[in-house]
Amino acid sequence: MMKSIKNPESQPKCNVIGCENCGVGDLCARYRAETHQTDNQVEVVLQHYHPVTETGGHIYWAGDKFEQLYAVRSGCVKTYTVDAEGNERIRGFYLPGDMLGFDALYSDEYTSSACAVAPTEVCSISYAQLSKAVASQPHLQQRLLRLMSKDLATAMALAGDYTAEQRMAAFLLHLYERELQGHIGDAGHVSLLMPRRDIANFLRLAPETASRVLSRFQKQGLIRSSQRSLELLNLTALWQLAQSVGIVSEQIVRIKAA
Amino acid sequence: MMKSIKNPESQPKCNVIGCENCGVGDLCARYRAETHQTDNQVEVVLQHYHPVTETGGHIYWAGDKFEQLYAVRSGCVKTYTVDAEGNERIRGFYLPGDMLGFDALYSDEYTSSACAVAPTEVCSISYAQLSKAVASQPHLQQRLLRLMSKDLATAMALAGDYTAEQRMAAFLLHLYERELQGHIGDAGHVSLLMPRRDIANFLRLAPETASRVLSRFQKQGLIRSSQRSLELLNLTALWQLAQSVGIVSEQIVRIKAA
DNA sequence: CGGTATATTGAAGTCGGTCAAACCCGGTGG
DNA sequence: CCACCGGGTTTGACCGACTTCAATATACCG
Repeated sequence: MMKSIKNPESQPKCNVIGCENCGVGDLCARYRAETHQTDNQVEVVLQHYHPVTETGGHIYWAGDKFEQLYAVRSGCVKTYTVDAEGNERIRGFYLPGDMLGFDALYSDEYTSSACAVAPTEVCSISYAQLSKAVASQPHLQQRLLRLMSKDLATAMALAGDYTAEQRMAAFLLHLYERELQGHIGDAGHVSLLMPRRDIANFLRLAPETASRVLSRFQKQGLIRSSQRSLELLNLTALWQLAQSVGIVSEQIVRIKAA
Repeated sequence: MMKSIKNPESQPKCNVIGCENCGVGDLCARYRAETHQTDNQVEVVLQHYHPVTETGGHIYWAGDKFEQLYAVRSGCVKTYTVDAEGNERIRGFYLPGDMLGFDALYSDEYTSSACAVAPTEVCSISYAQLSKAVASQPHLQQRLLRLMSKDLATAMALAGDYTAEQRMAAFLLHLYERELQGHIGDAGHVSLLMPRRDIANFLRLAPETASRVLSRFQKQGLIRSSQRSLELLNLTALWQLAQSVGIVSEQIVRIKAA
């Protein structure tokens, strides 16, 4: 089922993150070696290896035994569940620098499936090793909790009953914010690696509605969109829409200069 | 701010849980003493003491420093946040035997406020003590994670875009399931300690819609409702509605006999 | 080039929200 | 004991946002 390709060079890398910007770079064996960090303050647990997964390939499936957490290095991963009626529900999108797999912490098996929506590279962390590291480095636990809380916060935010416009604006700005943080993509520009259908599903909208909202934004001069890449022309207006959803900081409107 | 009354006897206790049914009974100093559990396998961290909070009184406020987790002993607590526009959003209801306060784990302060929707008793757990216990008893961590995951699961489930009927059915059955688990309330019967307005808010519905749905259920013979207490007449039909929301097990329809 | 999947646009329908009025029930005071 | 409040709740009528269905347009890929 898992479409893994051993040779990373055979796949395009549209948005590789540098290890120095990775959220768990300091846990990464290779990166620490490269930068000559030989202190033993934190046990080294991350496997800096990049199995490449092509679009539609799975990192893990719901129900798989939980053994690894993953850090995205390039591309984009979606996690999703399938309900009793067979409807897919997208739980989240993960960009370079993000970690995924936390949902499995509770139950020893993944509760959602993870699937690449674009050619994607991931690094892996053995949870067994990480657990040991946590035992000896209690502050790591707080860090893991904080990473988890990101997922929780976006899930909670999205659970609110906001209009299609509010949710879309929040989604775009949130994506923008994260792409900037990972130093991928330029100011005022967002790459939509996932298809519209997936965006819509994530935002609990019909694909048509998502499309309509984007058209409306464009007509109002808030964005200029062309397929998988769009420009944010009026950050202030977008932020005013997204504001009450509560996942984007006001800072985002001022990054124009950066 | 906190309306605490020192004398428990002055307040009604409509749905007290027995310590033997409490989710953290084995962490409770007094219960362990009563049952002569003198082994030191788990450090004793729960303060078996019952500050009583009357309807509308707060256990904690969003932004308060995180020092305690709480276990509900009787009554019912809601947690909620207030968004930028001043709208209240109810995050969850906690019944006897449930624990609350986990949202603060991430950030050292509570991210939501907790408020009694009925006369309520809570026991408290010092998080500092609990942390120590976790360090020496790693399996406790897994247990805490599992407790947290309950909140997560219901939040996630509710985030889906289900119809008003599906959500209400899931809510009623979920409540029913939890009341049975805590051995409070009878088979086929659910106590709604919270006002309709709060139920509606939690389910992301207008109060009017919530009311209409219940009326419809009654007209269809699924329930008989009178104020704060209602009977579930057709568990099968309710479950079929709730099914795809995914927070109630199919078992619930068979407990009729119990 | 065609052929397929994805995106967009339009028209009609539906669910839930909003506004307004009636109702019910516990509490108060005559 | 009963009249009178006042909140929460219920019910009805209307409206608007999103969905659904259908058609068209556009991109992608051999």
